[in-house]
Amino acid sequence: MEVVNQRVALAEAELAAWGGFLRTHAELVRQLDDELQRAHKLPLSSYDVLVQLANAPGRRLRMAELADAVVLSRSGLTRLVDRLVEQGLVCRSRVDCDARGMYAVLTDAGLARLREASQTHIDGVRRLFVDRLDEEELAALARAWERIRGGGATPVCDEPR
Amino acid sequence: MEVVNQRVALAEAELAAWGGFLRTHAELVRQLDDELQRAHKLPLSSYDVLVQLANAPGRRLRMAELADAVVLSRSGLTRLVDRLVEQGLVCRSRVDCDARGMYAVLTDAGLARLREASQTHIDGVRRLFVDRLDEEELAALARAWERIRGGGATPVCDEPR
DNA sequence: TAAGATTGACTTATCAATCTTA
DNA sequence: TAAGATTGATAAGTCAATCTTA
Repeated sequence: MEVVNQRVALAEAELAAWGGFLRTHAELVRQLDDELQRAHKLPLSSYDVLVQLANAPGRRLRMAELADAVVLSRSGLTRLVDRLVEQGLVCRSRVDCDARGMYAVLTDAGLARLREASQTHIDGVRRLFVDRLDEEELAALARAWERIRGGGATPVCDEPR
Repeated sequence: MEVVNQRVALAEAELAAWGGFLRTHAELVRQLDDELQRAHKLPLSSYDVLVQLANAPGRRLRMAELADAVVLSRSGLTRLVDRLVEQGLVCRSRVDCDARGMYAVLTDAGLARLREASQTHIDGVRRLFVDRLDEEELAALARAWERIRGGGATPVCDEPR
């Protein structure tokens, strides 16, 4: 294979890694979201928020932190939290030291709901992902994510506006 | 580590593999979509459709096949193709042998647009993904996807012919 | 009756603008 | 003036129902 070619197309091995990543993600997430919705009427995006809050000190997180944690825009998170508040799974609380800030706080009902749903979700993750890989492969994936995300976040600023 | 624990929570190594998978995907896709939109006003979802068509025989695919290829619902694909038709990048064509069926066909303009955009996109995939991993790691990922999704499925290609 | 594709109603996420406090 | 969060307008995807042909 000519080096020249490499400038344009991805090599086959690269494509297998990248394309498989995209497809696998799309299919797994679709399946897991489906299972969660059917069994608990809880979308994966909501589940994700509940998990983040459950793992945070005081069961609470600032809106901006939470948005980063679940990889959602600020406004997207505001809307998602609105819905969770309506359902009684989360409540909002002012930040003492900064009157501009808001916490999203997991309620007892939210924690209970999370506990119900987590069995379904974790079973799904096991069945579709974890159990199909051996220890070595799991470690290899973790290392890959570390290299991709850990090694210097590369902000982009070289595009024409 | 107690076996009992395994029934509920994921082990740390499992969580690193799974959680990293989700976060990495979300961040990369967001970044790549952004680059494509800024540089070419082309969402990643549209790009993906154009790629699938470019790699298909006769530059065309049945609606249902295309929906599967890009992991979108049937109706979602109908809408996406509507938009691409409006932009002149794709056109629809009846299936000869079955009057119910429709092809989505890549137009010359669509192919040209794809070629423009592919440089940006492939550079991005290299910079954010491929170049951060070595050959071994890429192969490990490909193997993992293979084990997770099993044998048969449409390969994702990345390059217009 | 079923298969292939589309449409209607609705949900969810985003950007840009706005409001409030630092 | 900027930072944190929310809101208005809008884009994009989903399910369920529908239309057309097999």
